Amino acid sequence: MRQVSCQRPGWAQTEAELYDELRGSHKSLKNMTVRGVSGSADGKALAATALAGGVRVVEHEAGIEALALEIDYRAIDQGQVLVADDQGHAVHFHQPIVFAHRLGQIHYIGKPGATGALDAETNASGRWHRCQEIAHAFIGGGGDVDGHGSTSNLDGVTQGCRGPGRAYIIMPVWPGTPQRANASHPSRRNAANQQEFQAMAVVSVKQALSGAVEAGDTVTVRGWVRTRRDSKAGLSFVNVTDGSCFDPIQAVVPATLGNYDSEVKHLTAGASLIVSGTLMPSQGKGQAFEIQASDVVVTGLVDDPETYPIQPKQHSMEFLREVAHLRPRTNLFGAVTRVRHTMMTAIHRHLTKQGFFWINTPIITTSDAEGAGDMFRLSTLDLANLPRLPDGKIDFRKDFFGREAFLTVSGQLNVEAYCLALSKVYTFGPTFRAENSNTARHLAEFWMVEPEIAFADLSVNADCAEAFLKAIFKAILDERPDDMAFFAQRVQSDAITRMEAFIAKPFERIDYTDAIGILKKSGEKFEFPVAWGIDLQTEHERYLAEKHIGRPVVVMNYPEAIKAFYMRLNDDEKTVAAMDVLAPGIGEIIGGSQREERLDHLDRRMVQFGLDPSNYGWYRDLRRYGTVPHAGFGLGFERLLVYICGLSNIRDAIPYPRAAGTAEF
RNA sequence: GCCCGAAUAGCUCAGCUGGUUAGAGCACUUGACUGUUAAUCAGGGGGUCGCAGGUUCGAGUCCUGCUUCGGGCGCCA
Repeated sequence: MRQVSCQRPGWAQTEAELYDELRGSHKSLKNMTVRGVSGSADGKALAATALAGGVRVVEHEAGIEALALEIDYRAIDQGQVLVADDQGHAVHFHQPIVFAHRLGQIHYIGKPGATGALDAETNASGRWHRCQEIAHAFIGGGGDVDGHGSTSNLDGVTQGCRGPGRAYIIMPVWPGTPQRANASHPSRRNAANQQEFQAMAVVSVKQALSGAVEAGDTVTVRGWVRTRRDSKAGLSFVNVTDGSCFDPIQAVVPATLGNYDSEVKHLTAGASLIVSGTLMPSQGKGQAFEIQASDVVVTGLVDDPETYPIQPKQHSMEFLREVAHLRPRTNLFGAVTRVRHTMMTAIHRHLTKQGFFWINTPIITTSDAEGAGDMFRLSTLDLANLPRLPDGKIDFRKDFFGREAFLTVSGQLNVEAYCLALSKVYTFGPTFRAENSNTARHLAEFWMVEPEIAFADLSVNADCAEAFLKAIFKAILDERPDDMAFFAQRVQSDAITRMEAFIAKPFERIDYTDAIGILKKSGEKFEFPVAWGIDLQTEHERYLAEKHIGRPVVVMNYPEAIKAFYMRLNDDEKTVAAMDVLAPGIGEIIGGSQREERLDHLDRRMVQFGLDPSNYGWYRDLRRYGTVPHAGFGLGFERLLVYICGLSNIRDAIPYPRAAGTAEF
């Protein structure tokens, strides 16, 4: 029996078509782990044939009228699974039921639009519950079978399964279905008699190394080769990584394996494989556990090992940027990626705990002056044939939105509206700037977090920013010690200690006016002269945070002329309630302000900055209807990630960097 | 956008004031050796010196233009 995903909907294929499809898919099938439970003599035969057909069945159970297969979720075409016998005869299951298993949860993925019928049919026969039991039995207890999930789960679950993940297909086997009729096929019976199946749990490298799996257990790990070392003692050592943690796991592959000379000896950096064997305490130094391999399935060799870009050595960051699709396979980018994820989740977790709601402000905006730089225009107009107004200007009424549209440069104005309803909110998403900035600190597409708090002044805002940064650092230190140790060892030696120092003490707070005084008295020679009214340059910020104070500092109350229109004018009428958090080694990491909640002041500042208040109707409404003091700040996500990881270029902090002149991949 | 620098093997680099057949380490491959740790040792293959033009008896090397990349500054997060 072979199993394939069917790209075409429906089941009305001729046997010839199906056979072609099966043969066409054979390559990928060979690379697939299938974990099956087959019931009855017939089902057992099916499972055995599956093995013969190149699809590995690693578990089966007798006496169950159902067949369960585990395949890589990517092979599933949303619940449409074809099973065929070794003659290419289609085995039709009325409806396969697909479970996705992740983090101990089993979710039901139905076939879109057909779940109702499925439930009714399977329930009526009682087999549905049997399927659930099987799922429990071989996925391992503790799982929660949601048997009545709706198709609305589908997207969420499949999305959640991108990355290491498993999907289970539980298929009721009805009496009289073709595969029963074919089950007496001689080849099947033979295969069934010849094969012994052993239970093997697919685990991540992280699970295998962390003690989540007991020594002596039989496990399967799947991943990519880092290095291979051969020993004439009759073994090869293959370091395998699957990205789940920093360390690779060492597989000890004995030369006695059938494919040792033909495949194992040809494994090079980057090759993909599935290793099954016994998890054992390592006899060698350098790792606590290793896998004594009893089976190695090579799923993909490296086409031309000599030109495979990722070698077990240090590469330049510039070179790795040119192979952005392969750089996540390096130690460094694996670590950056995991830290990035942890940082993302830590932000959501911290703010959620503080009572904030995540507001998904729009990416497309029609306000043409959000006050934060050049914007990317978004249009569906034919550039070669633009509609014109009588005066020759472009007629944007003919454009998609009926007016000019852009990609957002900030979610702040939009999130303020939700702040003045839900009190504590934040926006966190991609942000776009079309500035021609050619530096290591700028991206055209980056992520920004912008919390906004109602009934808050600048002081509360600063408190919030401080707690926010500390929570992120703490989460990284707690949750990514392996990756941080690597950064400290290979990238920046104080990567860990400076974060610990950051957390240890309260931030200093000074007024802008005092900061100017400090800079003037410093005796330092600055490239940009210091005077009240100037915006602080990077050199000034670094002096304050690194030399004068030696820890993070919040500079508050800047001259009104150099800050944005929405910032609240202080009583002195010379300064606004703006703040910048400056940190040693980074400079400005957070910028924020108390917002101008008084309509007359806001209007005045808009005019002062050359903005037409009539273009900000909805924003002004917020000051007309139940205005309150509120404040917020923004954090450039990648900039903080650069700092945490000790990177020198922001293009290495995002998977596929977009910057002026750069948008490959 | 402004200023500066770089481009030599799959990768990281050396190649002096122009001069025979352009080198090394890693990677790959072959062999030796080994419960190895980016293993070690020995042999081998691998290059239109970014592209186009120019100066010269002769250009990887000097000049001009272009392309790409990097560093600094500005704008900013």
